Amino acid sequence: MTSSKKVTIYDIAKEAGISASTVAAVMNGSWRKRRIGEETAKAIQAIAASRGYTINLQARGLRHSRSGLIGMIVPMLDNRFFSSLAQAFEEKARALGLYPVVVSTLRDPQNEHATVSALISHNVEALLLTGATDPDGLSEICARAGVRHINVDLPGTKAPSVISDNYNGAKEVTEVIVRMASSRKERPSFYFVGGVPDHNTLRRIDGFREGLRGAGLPVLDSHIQPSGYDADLAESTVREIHARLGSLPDGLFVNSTIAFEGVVRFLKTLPIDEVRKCAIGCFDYDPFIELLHFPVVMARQNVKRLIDESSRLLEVDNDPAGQVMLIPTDLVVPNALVLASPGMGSDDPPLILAPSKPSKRIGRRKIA
Amino acid sequence: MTSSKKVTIYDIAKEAGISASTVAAVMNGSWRKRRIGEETAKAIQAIAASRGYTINLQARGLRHSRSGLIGMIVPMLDNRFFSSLAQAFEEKARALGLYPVVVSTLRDPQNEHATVSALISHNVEALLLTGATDPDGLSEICARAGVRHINVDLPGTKAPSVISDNYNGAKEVTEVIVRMASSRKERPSFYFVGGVPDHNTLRRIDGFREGLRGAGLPVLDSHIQPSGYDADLAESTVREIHARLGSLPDGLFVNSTIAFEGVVRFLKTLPIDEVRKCAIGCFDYDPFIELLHFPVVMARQNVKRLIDESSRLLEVDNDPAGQVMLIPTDLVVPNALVLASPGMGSDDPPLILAPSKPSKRIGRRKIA
DNA sequence: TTGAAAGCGCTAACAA
DNA sequence: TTGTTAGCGCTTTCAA
Repeated sequence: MTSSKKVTIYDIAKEAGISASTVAAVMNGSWRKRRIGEETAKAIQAIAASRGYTINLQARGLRHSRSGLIGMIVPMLDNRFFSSLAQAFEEKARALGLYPVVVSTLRDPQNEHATVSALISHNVEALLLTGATDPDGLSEICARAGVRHINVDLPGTKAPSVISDNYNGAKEVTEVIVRMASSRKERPSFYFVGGVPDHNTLRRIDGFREGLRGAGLPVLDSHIQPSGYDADLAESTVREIHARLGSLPDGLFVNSTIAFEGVVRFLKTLPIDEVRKCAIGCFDYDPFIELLHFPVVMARQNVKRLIDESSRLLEVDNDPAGQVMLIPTDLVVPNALVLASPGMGSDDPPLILAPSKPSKRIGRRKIA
Repeated sequence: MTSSKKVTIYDIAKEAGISASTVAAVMNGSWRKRRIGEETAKAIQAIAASRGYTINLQARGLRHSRSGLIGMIVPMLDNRFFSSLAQAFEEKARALGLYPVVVSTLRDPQNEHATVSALISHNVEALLLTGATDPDGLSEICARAGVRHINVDLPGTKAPSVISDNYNGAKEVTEVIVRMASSRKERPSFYFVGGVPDHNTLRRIDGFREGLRGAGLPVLDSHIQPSGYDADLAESTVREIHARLGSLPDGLFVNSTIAFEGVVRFLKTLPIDEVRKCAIGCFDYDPFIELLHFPVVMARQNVKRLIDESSRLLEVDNDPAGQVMLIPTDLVVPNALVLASPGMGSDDPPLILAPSKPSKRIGRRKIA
């Protein structure tokens, strides 16, 4: 509206016939304690409002050597888990009086480095490194710049890490699907599908194995197929398993909702009765998965606590680098199963599923 | 590692026994054309690397009066549509050589104002205002600061707007569900559920009405219930409709995936055969909705084009403010229906659904 | 109660 | 080929 150039304190000072430092004090709220006259302040505020003044935070940041920004990198934004993390991060940042900047890196190490450097160049005051493929490399960069940072979701060794308890989450899911399958068959066999063999997937595989072992079931390496975080790959993996066995396995552990999407695409091609004979679990949560026509047991990550603990660790100074904090997941068991217990799954669940009360969420144990 | 204080060009200049401006030229890549010696440059780069120098973009931005930032506000991040927009925006921003800053406002007008002001204070070079509740108020703020901006998803009158073609998207979905329902019943009756009566929902209602009218069906105001963007409300709305009618309506148009979640929760309490007698459509898309055990027709918003066109409009100068650009949606029709045509839905779809080829996506018409 | 002045780190003439 | 210098807009002593 006014000029295209931005209004500065000098413009206002000139118009008010007063010095720039006085204007500055009024504009940043420090004028009371600088004992600037009530009317002077009012006048300046009026001019500022009429000219549409906005403070230049780059200048202020330069002067202060602090930006008021807090950064977060995530592999991608268009993902239920990471976007929830981002949302929780934003709210936390604001509560801390900081301005959140969230950027995605597409799981590309180069991109991660460039993004972290860029964020540091913008003088962020702290950094959350989420799902980084090279957390320690990034820690290096941050350390040189003296920037506080926390690894989230995937751990590193050079900074504190806050991650989900993948092991126990996977174990719990496995235990439930084992019970489901065991009620149908003497020695059921299970498959693990999806994910890349990073830290999280490896821990989940460990949990899966332990869940089977605890039930006295054998664990076959050939049944563990981390075919990637990709729906198409998961789909063809399950299709192949089905082709090989001539039917679905007795139980299936799907590692991530994105892989689950592919799995469901294949399952839809099968008669519903066959699908319901397979006990299915999924690491991570999607509300629509609860609403499918067959029951799925899920381990839901606790996004809010991941962020809360990260922010807490940012505050404290004296954390031994490399500390890993595990946040328990919530076990989500479909109503159909809850209602059918005890003796879970002793019958095929009814085609008319349970009333629409929310699914049961169990498991709160803190393993830190 | 080194000191906690950040390394500046002066530190490097001192260590190299050379002037700061030379260091600056080397650090920002302009040294070739400033004809700085190859070995000088090499030496400086070596020192910079060893000391972990990172350029201070606040200082550079202050000097240039430009920040290299581009901002976007969204109602929330943890939403499939908005997070996809954010992801597409990021990629576009980088392609433009700008650094993306995405912030959520939780559909709160105050928050929107504060956030836009904050972004302007950080000297963003352009702004995408997504789903703003008060686009024109925000335009005002931007205009005063001389900041280019575009309304996305919800239109305003003081800046160009790029939004989905809600009217035609809704009309197309309605037409398909009308055909489905008409094959079962002479004069089917339809309900519209979910959303708040903002511009988008109103246009979708118009499209819904037109879809019915085109088939010679009556349009009853009492059948249109924009019960909010909330799963629980949508659930109880549909439950009430069901209770009142003693059955599901012949067709149901659900306005948003979040409302759809609530609707499915209720539908799960019904026998599958009853659900399959209801022709169901949904504005907007979720991959898991495609995978439910009953067919759903969806209008999928074209996130990429929304962003592409927004960025294009940011470039050009001479756009009459208030121009609204409509981006067509893609009609997503489940395979079960595609395979059953012609005479869509003439029989109840088979319980074993179609093979896992991706659903058909039709509708590309550009209505600008 | 207010003003003058130095400087945050970087850039870009202009000098040398 | 390199150095000097004057700011970008703001904050903050110190002086008036």
